[in-house]
Amino acid sequence: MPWSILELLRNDPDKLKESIKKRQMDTKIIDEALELDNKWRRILTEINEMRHKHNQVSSLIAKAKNDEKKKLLEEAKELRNQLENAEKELNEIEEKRDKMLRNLPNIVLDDVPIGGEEATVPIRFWGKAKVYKEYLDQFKEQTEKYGFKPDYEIIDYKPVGHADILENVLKLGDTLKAGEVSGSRFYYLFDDIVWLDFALLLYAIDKLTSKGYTLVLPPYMLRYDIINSVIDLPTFQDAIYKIDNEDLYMIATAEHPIAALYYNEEIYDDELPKKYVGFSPAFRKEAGAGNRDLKGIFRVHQFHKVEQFIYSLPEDSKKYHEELIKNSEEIFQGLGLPYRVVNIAAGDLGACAVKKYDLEVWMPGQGKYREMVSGSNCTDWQAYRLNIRLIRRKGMIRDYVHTLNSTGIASTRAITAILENYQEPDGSVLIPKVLRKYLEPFEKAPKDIIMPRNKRP
RNA sequence: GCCGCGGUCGCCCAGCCCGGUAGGGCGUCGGCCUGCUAAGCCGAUGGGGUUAAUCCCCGCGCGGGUUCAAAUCCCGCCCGCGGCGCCA
Repeated sequence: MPWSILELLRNDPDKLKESIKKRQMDTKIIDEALELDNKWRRILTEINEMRHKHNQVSSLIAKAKNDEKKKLLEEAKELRNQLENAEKELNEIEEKRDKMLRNLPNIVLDDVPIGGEEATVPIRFWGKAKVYKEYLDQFKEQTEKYGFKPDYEIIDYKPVGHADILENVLKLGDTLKAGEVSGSRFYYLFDDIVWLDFALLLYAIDKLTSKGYTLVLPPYMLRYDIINSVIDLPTFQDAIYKIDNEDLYMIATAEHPIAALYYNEEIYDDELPKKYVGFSPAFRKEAGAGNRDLKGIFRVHQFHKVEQFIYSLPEDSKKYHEELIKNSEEIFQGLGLPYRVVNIAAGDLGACAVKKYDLEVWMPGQGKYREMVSGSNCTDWQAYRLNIRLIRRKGMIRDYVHTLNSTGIASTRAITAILENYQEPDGSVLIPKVLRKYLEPFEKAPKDIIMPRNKRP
């Protein structure tokens, strides 16, 4: 059964190298990988011959008698001794080889921009951005520079940043107390903001389930072998919390447990695609983030997330990657938040992805587009590691499925976007109309507007 | 957490006590046959290496051990079922 990366490594290593170069990684890992794989194959062949001999002798022993038996026993023992050493070597190389294979990043699709973070390009814009007059230049830097002319309106007051409005104007969040009891990047949220959190999640769940996605509430912790199969090492180190004294790790998104839903299983081609919308909390260490976004709830250790996930036929994964980002866009269009979609540059791609779209919402308080959604096509990278096979009925051909994911809503981030985009000059915050349906049933939930502390009864 | 039973090819099960090439049924795929029905017959249906054909190795929840040889015996772990305890 072919894993695309191994196949490329053996048949067209130069192509694999090109891909590695695009990721701004050293191509010598390919040479090393190739050498290791060749060595493994060579030794395996030798050992198989020795095993064969040993098996032959061994099977004769059962029928042999007396002297003949004694002789064969000696012979078998001798072969066994030789094998022991050879197998030791094989095991070492095999372990190295498997580790090496698992560390290889996915290839990069041709339409991914080449370069580092700066090479990431917007591919489309939507909505009318509210641009504070002094941010006009930087708005143009993020739009017209790339040849786009999205709609905008100039506002002449400076919107309060999401952190300030949450904590000081609305007074509906407390990151100081949370910092005291849990540490930085934790938060308490109260009343209207909590309702908003739930409404956003329900809205995304409603939208995606009506498109036929299966709703799933997955486990929030996974074993090491599983979570390690779904993410790359840097992600693991930067994001994942471990439960002490247990082989359990907190998920950073529902993508992880949903990808594991078919761990070690076979899926027939006529069952695909399988589409899921998962809800879960997301736990993230943010170890690599340094001091970035320390204020407020933009970058936190814990938030709620609705996630889209698709298992698809290999030939369909590109199509479904587009579908996923379109779904995310529909969600943000419904919320009336102006955004752009960017095609992430190769140097910034995670090892699992062949291509990644981010959806970034314009933040009037910061004068920047900020990431709200991230959607990756992982092709067979996760499926190979999780051993999720595809069986094509015609001819009973075996292959690996492709997996794809994209954010639906990440609660805290969407809240920051609403706080800045729906802010009125008096500090109140309007609620996107599309959420009303999910607030209506609750007596105490806000319906149209969240009032600042000093105007609340 | 404790006691008992169990985990074998996509699914169900045999083999385990008594160590010697992993078998049946169902499903699926392909072929054959038949003027007849969800029929019958034959074959294929885990992973890997290798060749001109082929052949070989590995695989019985996971990891060790004993042995020339382990699904089978021994040890540890994981999961499931039943019972007891505890508890939202």
